[in-house]
Amino acid sequence: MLSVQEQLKIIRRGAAEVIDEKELALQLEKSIKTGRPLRVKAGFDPTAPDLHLGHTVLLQKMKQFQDLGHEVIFLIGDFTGMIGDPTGKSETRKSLTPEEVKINARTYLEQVFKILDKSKTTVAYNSEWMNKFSSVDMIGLAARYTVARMLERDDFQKRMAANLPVSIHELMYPLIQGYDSVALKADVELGGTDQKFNLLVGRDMQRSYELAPQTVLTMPLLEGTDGVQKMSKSLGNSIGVLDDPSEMFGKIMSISDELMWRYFELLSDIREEELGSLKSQAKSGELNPKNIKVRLAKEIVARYHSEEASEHAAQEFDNVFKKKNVPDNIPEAKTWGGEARWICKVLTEHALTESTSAASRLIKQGAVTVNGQKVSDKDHQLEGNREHLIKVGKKRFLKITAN
RNA sequence: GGGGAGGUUCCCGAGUGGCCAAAGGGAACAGACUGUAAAUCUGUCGGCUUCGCCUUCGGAGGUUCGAAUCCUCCCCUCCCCA
Repeated sequence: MLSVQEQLKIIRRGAAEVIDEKELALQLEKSIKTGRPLRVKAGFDPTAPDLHLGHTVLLQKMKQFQDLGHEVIFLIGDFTGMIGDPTGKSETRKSLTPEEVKINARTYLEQVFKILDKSKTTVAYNSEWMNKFSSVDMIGLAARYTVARMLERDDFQKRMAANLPVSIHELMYPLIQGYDSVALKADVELGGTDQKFNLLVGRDMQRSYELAPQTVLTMPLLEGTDGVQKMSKSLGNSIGVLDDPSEMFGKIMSISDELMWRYFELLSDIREEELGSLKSQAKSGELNPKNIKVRLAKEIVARYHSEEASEHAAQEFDNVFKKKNVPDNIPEAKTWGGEARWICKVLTEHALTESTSAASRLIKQGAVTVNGQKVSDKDHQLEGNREHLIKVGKKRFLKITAN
């Protein structure tokens, strides 16, 4: 086992905040002395069935704890998921049904073990203890915190200031999350910076139940591809761990030059000195930012797929967007028969466009080509029983095969 | 329980009888440019074989030649008072 200082260095890396670092050092010291690993908890709402790079920031930190020999508890908030975490939301979340929660949790776990070591991970569900909670228990829990303290919370403040609704059940969320730490006797809890309030309630709850308060470690939130809001599937700015290599590569290439550095810091394994040198080379114009971004994209794609897949995605990207060629794998459809058909209808049927109206607009904008020829007439007819290679915009393709 | 404000197209948000498929911004998409699906500029942004027609402004009715706009009831949210 590594020394306290060595462990602290690893734990601190990339973290936004550690509350409290001195306590953590004492915990580590005790752990080394007794040989008992720390119980490290991180909770996840089973709301997003698809894991994205934003989640991996936290998961990688959990992996580091595992590698240090500590016990990592992956807590699935199947009970709290039915409430919906009010964190960072400007409106009440809609509650999930038990069935939805169950399906989401399963897909979640499958993906998590791409990062975490399955054999070293304890998986827990908070319904295990929460379903046994009686109404009396619940009231007892609620009695341990005050309305004023709960309303200090930024999200609630903002919503109330904006005259938006805050439901009473949302006030229960932090209490229950805090109680999870009591039930699990957590020594450390990890979460995003947006979780700080909830994590701190955990400390209060543990004290209230006469347990030693957990150490709280927060990780920065990764911005989505828009560079503004945090990565989230529902905002449509996420890069999924399960995205196929080309898509993942392309999405990373689409982030702004500025955001690229943030991704390097939070996602890449690059050494700090090297990152510094890349930055200065970009600034001096020695290196083209595009090529630096390619490097980032390659690294990340390789992590979730393979070196070969990553290399191939990079080539494909150049091929399609630089040389404007057709990618390798494009959707194919069979021709429909002999008669000629209206192109807008065909595009819509094959989901290249949302509607015939949209299709005819795109044609007007010069975005549609058939066999390399730009289509300029929105009433254009496609001949039947012939092969057509249709391109809409830069990235939508369809090959219609002849019989 | 009493009083007041509000619910508009993916989101925010104008619009208070026809000039409204509905301003403006954001997102998205397209074109140009480029170093990329960065940045920037320009354009598009309900549907329909489409110079016309159809469906939208919380829900259901009603008034009117004509309603997002007026009336009635209902649902939902917020604020103040109790």
